[in-house]
Amino acid sequence: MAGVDFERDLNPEQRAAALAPDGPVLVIAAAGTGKTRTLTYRVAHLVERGVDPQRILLLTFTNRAAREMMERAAKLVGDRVGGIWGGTFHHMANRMLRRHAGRIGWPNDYSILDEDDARSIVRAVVRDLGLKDKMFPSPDVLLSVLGLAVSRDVALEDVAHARLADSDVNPADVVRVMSEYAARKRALRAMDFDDLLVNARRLLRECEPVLRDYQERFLHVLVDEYQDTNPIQASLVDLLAARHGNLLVVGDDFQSIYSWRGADYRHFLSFPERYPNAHVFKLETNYRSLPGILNVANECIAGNPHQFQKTLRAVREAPDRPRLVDLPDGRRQARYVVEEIARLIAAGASPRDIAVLYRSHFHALELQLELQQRRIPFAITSGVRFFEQAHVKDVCSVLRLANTPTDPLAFQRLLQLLPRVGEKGAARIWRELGERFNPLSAEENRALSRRLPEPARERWNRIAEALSGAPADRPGELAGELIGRFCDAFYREYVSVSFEDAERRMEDLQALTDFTARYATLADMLNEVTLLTNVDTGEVARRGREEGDERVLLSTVHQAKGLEWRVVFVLWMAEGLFPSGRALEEDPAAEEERRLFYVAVTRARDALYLCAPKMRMGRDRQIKFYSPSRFIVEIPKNLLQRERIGYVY
DNA sequence: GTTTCGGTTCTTTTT
DNA sequence: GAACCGAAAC
Repeated sequence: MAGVDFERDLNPEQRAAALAPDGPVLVIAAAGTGKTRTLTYRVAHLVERGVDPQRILLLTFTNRAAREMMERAAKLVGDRVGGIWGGTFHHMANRMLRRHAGRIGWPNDYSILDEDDARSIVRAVVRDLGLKDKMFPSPDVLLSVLGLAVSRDVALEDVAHARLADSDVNPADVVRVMSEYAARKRALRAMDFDDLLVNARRLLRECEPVLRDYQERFLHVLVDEYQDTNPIQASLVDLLAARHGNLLVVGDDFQSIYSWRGADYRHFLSFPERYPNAHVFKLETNYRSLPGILNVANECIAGNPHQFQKTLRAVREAPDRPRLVDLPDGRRQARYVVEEIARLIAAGASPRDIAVLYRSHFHALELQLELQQRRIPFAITSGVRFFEQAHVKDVCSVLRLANTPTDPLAFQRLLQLLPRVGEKGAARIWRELGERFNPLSAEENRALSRRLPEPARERWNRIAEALSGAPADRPGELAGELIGRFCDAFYREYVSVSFEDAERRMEDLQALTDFTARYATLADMLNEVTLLTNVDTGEVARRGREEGDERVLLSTVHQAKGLEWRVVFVLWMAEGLFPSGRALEEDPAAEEERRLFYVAVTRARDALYLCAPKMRMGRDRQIKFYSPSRFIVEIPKNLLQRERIGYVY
């Protein structure tokens, strides 16, 4: 091995952090200062020093971030890094629980509920407990109350009380719903996202030998985006690092944007108090953005007190200032952005160098239409995750059932695709079959067929026949085969009569088939599918792959975290939209929204456009007027280049 | 009693 | 565009 050249590849700030001595380390890394690079070199340094990669734990915000870091580290020190445990907190928790769930009284083959599943279960609980009422909180609200209680580590009653104070909802009813929800999850052998974290922590707390094992194993624990960890995640980290004490956390309190999910950047701020012997490093030299952009970033975040003071120092030079674009409405905004993108592309820019960011998914609707019309290729990190789309879940339920014949949710979902079979019927048949069903068994298929209503029977027989021919002896091909057979026998037809955009959905299923080929077995794939984000699955979700990577990206600011582009547009810089009106109710000073804006601004390398339309057609075709976002009003005028578009009538 | 269908309502951020 | 509700259809 040639050895890694830390002198050449890192600046002094980065080098100090990457080569930090053992023990607790806090790296305060402002946006664009080479945080990922530093973390990657830290990993390389550890491996080069002889640390067995299997004894390194690397926790990141998306699975893709972990993979990228490991790939880059592999270039430096070779393939050994493949042994590192890397991924999200949920990913790690899942990995531990698949092994040891038995220790806390759970089966190892539990399934993972996505948000949609969780919502339906809660809805059913509310109905069955007779609490259904216009004035009773919706499943969404109930789940967010529960989620906040769990992730902030406080009693459900207290959160329910605080959150529902101005309604006459009895917090005790909320507690009843939630304990019934927990009971049903148990019966379904299913955990939701929070359960993964909670149960992993329970495992470590209650199971001394397991805890000791992992503590011994993880010689080094590295955590990225530490400012967005919630109390459970922080305590998991503390537990795992307690034995060796080699805990390195990296983050930026300015970029903390997940408090609504229980994250608390004060964990980050208080790290030196909790680990008094911690070494603290600051990265402030920004390599990413032109100074005009950084001025705007520094200026906007100055509105937030109580944070580690950092000022981004630019190394790049250029006279250009970010543009503030005044527009009359959303249509003109869409047209302006598309024209500007077309101009950039004509001038030689690649579409993949361009991103359009916004606060909420629906802010991008008009732009999507306009891009389509102008035939500019774009990808969108839509609100619905790839693996949460109805058609993908339908097909995955076949795979799940083939893998785990005791999976009640998969069975009931699959059955409800058949005519004249609904919620009740599916549940009844599941009970009658003894709460298990293997779609690959001819005998069990006959038993099922007998219980189906007439119109469903014929279709099921076709499905059963197709599935039974799948090559059970070649696990690598099984998933792809099952998908193909299921589509041919039934699902293609179902999609074409059920969905308007049938063609697009079938393309997704092709992408799903390709995706399964990455995994050695069905079980391996199903194991992590629910935990993959859209950022993780970017390659899967990409539709009509003929244009390859040459696409403009449309994304929420949240999903753009950690990424960067040459040119960034930010849409709807209007009071009530960005900052969002809902967020302002909770936090009138808009501190978190301001950090979100800071994240948006610092994604841009060369050019930044802030678009501020004046009005919007709301519901019921009423025109609503908006004043410009406080975030742009606060910026000194001379830092922006102002443009007015579309006022010449 | 269940399932299906059609009309109406409302859009924050995500593992 | 999907989630919810009430009414019609099985």
